[in-house]
Formats: sequence, C-alpha cells, structure tokens
Amino acid sequence: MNYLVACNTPFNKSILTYESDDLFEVGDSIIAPLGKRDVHGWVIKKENKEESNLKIKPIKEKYDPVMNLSLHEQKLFAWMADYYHYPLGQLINDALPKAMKRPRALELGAVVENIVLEQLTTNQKEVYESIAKSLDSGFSRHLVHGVTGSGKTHIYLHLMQKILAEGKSVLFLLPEINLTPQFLEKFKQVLGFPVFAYSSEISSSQKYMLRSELQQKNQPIVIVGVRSSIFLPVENLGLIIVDEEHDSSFKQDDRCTYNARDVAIKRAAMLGIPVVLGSATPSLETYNSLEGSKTYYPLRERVHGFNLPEIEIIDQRIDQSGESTEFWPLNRQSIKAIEEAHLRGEQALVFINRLGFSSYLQCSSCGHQFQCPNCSTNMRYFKARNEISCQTCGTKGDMPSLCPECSCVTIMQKGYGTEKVEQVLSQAISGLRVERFDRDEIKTMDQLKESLQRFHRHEVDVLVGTQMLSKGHNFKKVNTVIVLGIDQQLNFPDFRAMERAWQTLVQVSGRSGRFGKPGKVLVQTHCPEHPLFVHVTNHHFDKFYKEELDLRKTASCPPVSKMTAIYLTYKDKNVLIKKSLELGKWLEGLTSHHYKDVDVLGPRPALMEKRVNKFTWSILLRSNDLMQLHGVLSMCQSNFDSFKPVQIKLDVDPQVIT
DNA sequence: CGCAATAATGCC
DNA sequence: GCATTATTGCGA
Repeated sequence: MNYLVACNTPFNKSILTYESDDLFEVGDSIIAPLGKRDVHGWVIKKENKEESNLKIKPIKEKYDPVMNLSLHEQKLFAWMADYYHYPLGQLINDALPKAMKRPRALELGAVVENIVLEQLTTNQKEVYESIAKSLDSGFSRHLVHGVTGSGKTHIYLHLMQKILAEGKSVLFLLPEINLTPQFLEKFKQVLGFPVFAYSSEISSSQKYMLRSELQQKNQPIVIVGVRSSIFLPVENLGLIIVDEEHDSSFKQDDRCTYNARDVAIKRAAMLGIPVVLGSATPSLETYNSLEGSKTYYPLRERVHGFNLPEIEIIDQRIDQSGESTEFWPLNRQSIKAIEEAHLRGEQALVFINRLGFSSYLQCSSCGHQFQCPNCSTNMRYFKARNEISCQTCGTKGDMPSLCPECSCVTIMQKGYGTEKVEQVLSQAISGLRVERFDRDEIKTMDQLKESLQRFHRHEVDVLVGTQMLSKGHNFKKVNTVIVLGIDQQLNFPDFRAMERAWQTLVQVSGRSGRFGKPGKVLVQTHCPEHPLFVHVTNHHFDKFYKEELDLRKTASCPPVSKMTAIYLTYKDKNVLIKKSLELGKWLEGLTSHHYKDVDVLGPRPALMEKRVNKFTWSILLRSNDLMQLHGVLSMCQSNFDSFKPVQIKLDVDPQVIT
C-alpha cells in the first residue's frame, strides 16, 4: 500500500509518497525518512501501489497517537493549506504542540463556587435571546456591534452559561494575552465550569497535556485563548466567540498567514455550530457581510445610561504660530485637562503608539541622521538607557556625543515616544505620579498585573502607554484620555489606515468615563479637518462605515475585492529587483490570458526595503473573483522554485501591507 | 595551495 | 527546512 503523507518540510509542498506493508489510517501521525534524516508527517491518503519513477521509501513507524488528527482536524487543516497556500505538513506541525520532554500533570482549572450572574439589561437581553434561539440550529454567524461599555462580555457570559448547561464546550478567542487575567477571573467566578487559559504563558508540555486531555474527555469546558487556541481539539464544541474580532493580532504574519477569526468561522461552519463575533469597531469585512442581516446586533448605548465620552479634536498647529511649546509634544490644553483631572482626584491616560524618548536623531549642522546599519530605518533614542536602538533588528548603540560626519556636537532629538511624554508630564505638573505602560516597561505577566494594581489603587495618577493600554480595561477613576500621534496612523500608506485610526480612537476613548462620570477625550492633530474626526466626535458609526465602504468600492479594495500580497526577499538588491520584475511579468502574462479578473499591482519596494540586511519587494494581487485569485496563487506557489534564490512569501488577506 | 565560508542541489 | 556536495574567495 502507498501512502500520501503531509510532512514537516516545504519540499514538494510537503506532500510525499511512502509505502508500507503495515496498516496506517488517514490522520495517523508517523515518522518517515527524508534524505538522510527523519521527518514528522501525517497520513492524508491511502492508494494502491502504482508505477512510479520515484524510489519510494517505507514509512518508518507510527509516531505519537496524541498527534493523530480527527476527521474534523484533517478537513480544517486541508482547507487552511489550500486557502492560505501553505504546505499542509508544515501547517499541521506548527498548529500542534511540540513533542513533550518533561511530562507534568495538567491543571484543568479548578471550579470556583458560583457567583450569580447579573441580569441582562433590556438591550442586552434582546441580543442574547436572538442569538440563543439559533444555538442549537447549526451554523450561524453573529455580530455584536456594541459601543465600548455596552456590556458585550455580559452577553457572552449568558450565552456560555446556556451552552455549558447543555453539556457543550465553548472556545473564547481574544486578541491579546494581557486581557486574560480579568476575563479569566470573571469567567471562573460566574460560570461554575472549568475555565482554561491558553496563551504563550503556557509551556509546551502543558499544551501537549491539554491536547491529550481534550481528546479523551468531553466534559464541558471553557477555553479562553489567543489566536492559536482555534486549533484545540475541543470535543463537543457548542459555540465559538471571537471577541474584538477586528483586532490584527488574530492574523499570523509569519509562516502560514491565517486569520484566527476567519478560521473560527470556517471551523464553526464545518462543525455546524454558531460563531459570535464581537467588537465596538468591527472590521469592514465583518460589518459588510453582516450589517443589515438578522444576525447583526448594534448596541448603541452604554449600560446604566452612562454617556459616551465627549471627544475634542485639538488643532496642534496653533502651538507653532506663537503659543508656548514648552510642554511639547503635549499642548497646553492637554496639560490643563490632566491637571484638572488630578485636582478632582481622578486619573488620566495618555496614548502614543511609539516607544522611547525620540524617534530619531539629526545633526543640527549637516543634517546627518543616525540610520540602522542593517535596516532602512532610523534608530530611536532611549534616554533612560542612554542608547539608540533599532526597533526592527534590535541593534543597539551608544548615544552619540558628536556627529560622525561633521563632528558637530549639537544633535537634535526629533519626534517623541512614551518616555518623552512621561518626562514632560512629570515636569509640567508638580506632584503628579506618572508611569509608563508599554512593552519596554512591562515584559512579564507579573509586571503587568502589578502595574495595573498600582493604578487601580490610585498609587499612580497618569499612565502613559501604547496600544496595549487601549483594550478591554475598566478604570474606575479615568475620565480623561489624551491621544497623540493619530496623524502618523492616518498617514500610513495602506488602504486600511483610516479604519485603523478609527479603531484606535474609538477603543481608546472607550477607556474614558466608564463609570458614569462625564468622560473626555482630547485628540491632538495637525489635520483637524480630516473627515474621520466628524464621525468620531459624533459617535456616528453607521456613517463612518458607509463612507469608508464607498471609498473601498471606488478604489476596489477589500472587503469589496480580495487581496493577496507577495513578498520577495533576498540579500542582493539587484538580483531581487530583477527577479521581482520577472515574477511581475510572469503574473501579468498569466492574468492577461487566463485570469482576466485578477489585477497585478507592482512590483514595488516594501515599506521597509531593507530589514536585517535583506531586501524586500512586494507585488499585490487583487480580484473580485476568489476562484481566479486562488488559481493564480496556486500557479504562483508551484512556480516558486524558478525564482530562486529569492525567497517568496504569500500573505492571503493581508492585514497590513508592508 | 588549502581551507573555510557560502551557494546550490536533492529530498518522495 | 536540512544535509550533502560544489564553488568561491582569500591569505600567504
């Protein structure tokens, strides 16, 4: 008997033929010889021996039964390999836990005594009941589009309670690990069933044990997990919830570029169960496909009749024409707002999406900038560590004392980050306790918990943080929020720039005034007339989505069309450009004859052309016809070898085009 | 030349 | 992706 095996190798798209006299089943995990070594593989097909010019080797042995794939896993992985054009064997290898070295017993999460779940509000109840009706009737897709503070989590909890009571399990996906502590506590207290947190905090042996446990048992359980938890073999799964479905952390950007939200939808469809997507700022994709349907649930109000914060757009240009710049990058109004909050005994948040003290350094006499030697980017300046560092490759250097070009000693610090704002703020307002909340300052889960606790206990007045501060947190005494750097987000050269800026502003402002006091959000910008701000200040989400969709239609961008980015990477720029143009030509030829509805855009240099001493160019494929697009991608994938030695990577449904 | 770093090739 | 084999490059 011959066996088609998906192996952990990119060779021949990972699908290799082996023979054996022993019996293997489809889905079995096996070890097979490849060249002078052994690889891990999964049987995907049995067939009778045929004439072949290959010298087919025998399968070596059965491997670990814990790694065997159920029928459902086989189908899901096969779909993914096909849709994301990634070798099946490597995909399975990446999705399953690594073999275990030191086995240790698994704590499936103790059941905490039941605290009664609070009643739903009228609005929440309507949504709950509508979703609950379809819980037992096969696949359905729901979108809870609730403003920040409308109690989406509360609806999820009631749905979960119902599913668990029926003896079924729930997969709850969320974008970032730093949200798990609070979710987890609440879930454990309220649900009365085992709740398991799945994230990078878990060791690989724990992941292995969990897989093994889930395969054997089918008692109801809740898994609260990040992206990769979508692959857990939960038996008797009754519901998948994807919270913050718009979030880009659901997209994997290395290896197989899957989007866990889309895999979740596919998995639910295959299992015939409902999937609930939730967000205050749904992706255009999700909004476009569900808005107007019976399974779209807008929640326009916060609970208890609390108001959404007042959002004020501050024209930063005024500063330049005379007003003092002593508190730059914060302007006078922002300082005043924080000062007033402090006097009222409240706290405040400041958001900036950049780390460090200044974005780059420049010699004041010759204009020399301090570039990273390995990447096409400037080094950022970190004052506390007195060093400059590249955020892309990690190269570090001492803060220069004079210009290497002209020996001038005056080096200007341009741009700003969290460190700068922290300093300006503590100097501007005496007695103000300011802390930073970014990945520079907070590296472990313990540091995260401690920082949040200090803030909750009001030992800190202002947190200056990046995006990691923007999601999910409930701060009782925060009614003032400052947003810096939104201009950079709006200027990002990608069709989703406006969508992302919208999401930032809405999510960030959602941290303000969640407990009834009037909330305020100040957004500093150099382009206050930008159309986005009109919808943000009025909280008009329908209008924002409508206008943005119109733009996408005009420009024929997703969700109206489908896209795939092709990245070519090589250390020699000239060879790379030559090969990129070659691939571009080849694709043009292909699309002009057989796939007429596919557009080829580029090639062009990637946004960061040089990264860690390798150059990258990109080509974009765009089409309204999914079949044609994937036709081109299959042809392209089969033809990778002819562009050697350049490395080629596909990103299906890219989230950011780099 | 001699050796080591680097590139190219085969793998079922 | 990895192991093996071929090619290049540079000191002396």
